[in-house]
Amino acid sequence: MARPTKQAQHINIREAIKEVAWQQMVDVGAAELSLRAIARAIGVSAPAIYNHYADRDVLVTALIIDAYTSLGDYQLAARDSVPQDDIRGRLHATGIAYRAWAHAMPQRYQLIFGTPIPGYQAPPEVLPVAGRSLRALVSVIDQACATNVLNSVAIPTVMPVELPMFTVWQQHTGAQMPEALTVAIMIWGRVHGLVSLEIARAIPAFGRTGDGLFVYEMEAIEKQFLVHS
Amino acid sequence: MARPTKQAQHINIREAIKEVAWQQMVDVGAAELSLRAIARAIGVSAPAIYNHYADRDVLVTALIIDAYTSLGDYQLAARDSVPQDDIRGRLHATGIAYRAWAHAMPQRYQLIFGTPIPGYQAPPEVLPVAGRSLRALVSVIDQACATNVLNSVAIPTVMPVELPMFTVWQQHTGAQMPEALTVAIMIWGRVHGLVSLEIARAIPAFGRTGDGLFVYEMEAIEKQFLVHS
DNA sequence: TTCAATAAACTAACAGTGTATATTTACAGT
DNA sequence: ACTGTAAATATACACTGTTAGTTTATTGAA
Repeated sequence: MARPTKQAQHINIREAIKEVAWQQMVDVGAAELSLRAIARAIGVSAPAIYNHYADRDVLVTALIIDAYTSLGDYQLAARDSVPQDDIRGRLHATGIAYRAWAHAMPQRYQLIFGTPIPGYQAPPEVLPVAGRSLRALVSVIDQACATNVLNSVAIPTVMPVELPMFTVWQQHTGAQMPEALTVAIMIWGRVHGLVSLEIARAIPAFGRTGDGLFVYEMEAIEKQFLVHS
Repeated sequence: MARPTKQAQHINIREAIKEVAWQQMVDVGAAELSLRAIARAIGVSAPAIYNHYADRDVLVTALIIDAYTSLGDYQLAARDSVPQDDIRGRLHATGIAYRAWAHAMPQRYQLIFGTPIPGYQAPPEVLPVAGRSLRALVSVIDQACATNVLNSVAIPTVMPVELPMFTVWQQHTGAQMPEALTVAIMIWGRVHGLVSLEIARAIPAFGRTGDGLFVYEMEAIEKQFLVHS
């Protein structure tokens, strides 16, 4: 038999493939992702995957897009759990959410920010959703800028050659002011640096609950970029 | 013939293997490193590699150790190019050197801080040399601490459970004061965060020469952690 | 000078990977 | 009822890391 009856098939195989892929990442790590193993787990031949994803990279891209979306949602929810006029609180919550998300699903984090897939190069279609994952942070900084509580003195401007890329980023992140995006990138770098070292288990845990260093960093960020009344 | 005459062999095959491996990383990226391709480039059968490295991971470990050593040397040299009493200058030079090294040899950087090798887990033997790569930064912070110009107010302490690991790190980095290591880790996180995003081409270049954001960050670091006279 | 031991190469093979090709078949629409 | 399409199939290819068994050049000792 070349094709089983419909009832034996998954309702939505595309989703099933991604689910199994995430499960595999949890089990054996993002680097060991294997099309054949996914097919085996679903109970289908390996080339059957190609009916739903053109090749491995397309599948990986779909996973990355999901991960970025999840990260973005997580941060937006965290931001909105704090009153709109509490800019400092919103900034803090967004940073904490970034770290919490990474610790809750390190495979997704590694998939986005590590380079676990040999030969994989992210295609341009992830750009919008990658930008969206910065929206929460950018919006807070933008609001700080608009209400005149942003300290971005002497912040550098983007290189002329990079201006097209920067403009695209501004659109996808929804940044009103260019310097808001620049500050967001700086904050992102700091948050990401610490979190990536934590995820890689390169640094020990600090404080009573393990997030001491990160909280210290968030407070330093707030002190540096928000004018304190 | 099962074994060629001695003159046809490399003088030091272990080194030749590593050289070819680095070349491959430059050519096709760290993720696509292949034992067979290395053997092919040297003009030798694939299993012959196993006479010199027990398996792929051992070779990768050797490469990582070399990379860490190179990174450590680079930063120590940068530190020593500035007079010993100029702590701020030494800190700045060390940070700039970290970034310069990463940009000069992104493959080495990716090998250490990315996770480009499927299934590879760094063995404990890289710990000393990884610690050594922090020595330059740690020594400057230590000196700042000793001369009472370090601002580490309210810096958190390591979790009790992590204290053994922290102590080992203190030894390998040569940290005199525990808080010096903690501050060094924080600074490392910030420098690493920005640099890793740059290397991944996740953020655009700023300023006239492309290092605007990084220089801005270094100055912020200096302002935060060094008491300004 | 002869001889055995060792180290380092070899070939062949195994299990795994992503992917291409050509084939078969269940289902939907006319 | 027939046909076109979509989705599965088996088979095959070129890779990968790794193991096993074999062969030989070189070295040190008798």
